[in-house]
Amino acid sequence: MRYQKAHRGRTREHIVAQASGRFRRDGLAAVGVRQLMDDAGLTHGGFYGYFKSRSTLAAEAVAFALQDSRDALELAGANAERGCEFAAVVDRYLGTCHFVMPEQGCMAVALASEIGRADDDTKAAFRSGIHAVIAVFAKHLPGDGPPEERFGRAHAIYAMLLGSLQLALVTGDEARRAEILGEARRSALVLGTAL
Amino acid sequence: MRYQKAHRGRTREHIVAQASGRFRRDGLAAVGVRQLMDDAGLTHGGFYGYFKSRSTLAAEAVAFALQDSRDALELAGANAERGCEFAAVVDRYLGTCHFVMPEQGCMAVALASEIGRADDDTKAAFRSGIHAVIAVFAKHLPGDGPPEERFGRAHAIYAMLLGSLQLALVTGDEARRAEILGEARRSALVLGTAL
DNA sequence: TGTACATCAGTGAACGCGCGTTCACTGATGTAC
DNA sequence: TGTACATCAGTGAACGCGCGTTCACTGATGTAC
Repeated sequence: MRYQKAHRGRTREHIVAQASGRFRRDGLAAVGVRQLMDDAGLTHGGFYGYFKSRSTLAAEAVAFALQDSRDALELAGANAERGCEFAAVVDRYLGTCHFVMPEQGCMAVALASEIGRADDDTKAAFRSGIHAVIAVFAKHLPGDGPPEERFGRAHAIYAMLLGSLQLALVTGDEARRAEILGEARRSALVLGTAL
Repeated sequence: MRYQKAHRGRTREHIVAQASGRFRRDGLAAVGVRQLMDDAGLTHGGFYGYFKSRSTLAAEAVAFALQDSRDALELAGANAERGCEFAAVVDRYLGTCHFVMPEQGCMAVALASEIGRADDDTKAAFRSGIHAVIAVFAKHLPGDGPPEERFGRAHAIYAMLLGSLQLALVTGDEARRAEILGEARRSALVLGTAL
């Protein structure tokens, strides 16, 4: 072994991590292989030594980003005071600064409408990633209905936060954004407790 | 006048209408000028006789599509039985077949995440179009709070329907889609009456 | 009514450019002696 | 410890292609006589 055993693996993961940020910032369609490799500090030619195609990386980057979001929400729920877990998860989600650092925001906010037109692998990665994200909301939902019912309600709440963030992103006005997110938070709590 | 006075105007509107469908089907970034003109039954060269640039058309197509959605929702509200207006608007929105005919669906569902990265004119067209759409929801919202409060709540409800449709679009499974839309409907009514 | 003409909506070749992908290569690295 | 070597992570030129845009043109049309 000329290079340390982990070298290739680390480089690959680095490319995926950087790509997950770049895709969140600029969208799936608008980013080229050259840019992606540039972000990772490499040249474009090496790309196909790591990935079968551009869309293979896209699928992995989507999975990576959603795993990241899930972990952050899980942590927020675990660190919250007893009884405030659900609100803490909602606040963590809405508090992630999608406006100034979209590359650290939620992949779904950045790509939801594009994913529906992506290839099957990317769609599958998105579906399973988003399922895990919504499961965190469901887990902390107050009330004692059956799990399916809780997941369904969590799904609607998550959809609302997602849609609100997307609509807020289109607005340049800071105050208007705060209003949108405030109403999203209030409505999430209404839906969470009206189960 | 060699051509009838209205000829140019009608052709232009036809291009915009076709484009609004194509963008909803394939996204903003993925459609080229050749495709857009082909859809209108013309060749690409004529494009710049009608529009300053591709993105000028994009902005107009966004405005056109949202106006269309607004009119459809307005109609659904007007035709509903007394007391059922809000539910009728929600059902009209969720009932538009985004799955088999995305080109007739809501522009926001198809493009929400892409719009945030579009140029200012397109964003502005989207903002004002979506404001008019949400206003229809707000108008029919039960309860008697002040207008701002009703608009805020309508915004959250609309965001939920939007997000739910986007998430449903990623799922290939028909039954799962029905579940998602069912829960979205239920949650919309909860939010509508809990004002 | 028939013909010559001016208009201009629409055509399609061409431009420079960046895309995804391939491939022959380079040169830093760890190994063997 | 020093040198010659094999490996392979990473490089960058090149490919065919479709993009947005420009522009010289064509030919169907309504008008003028």
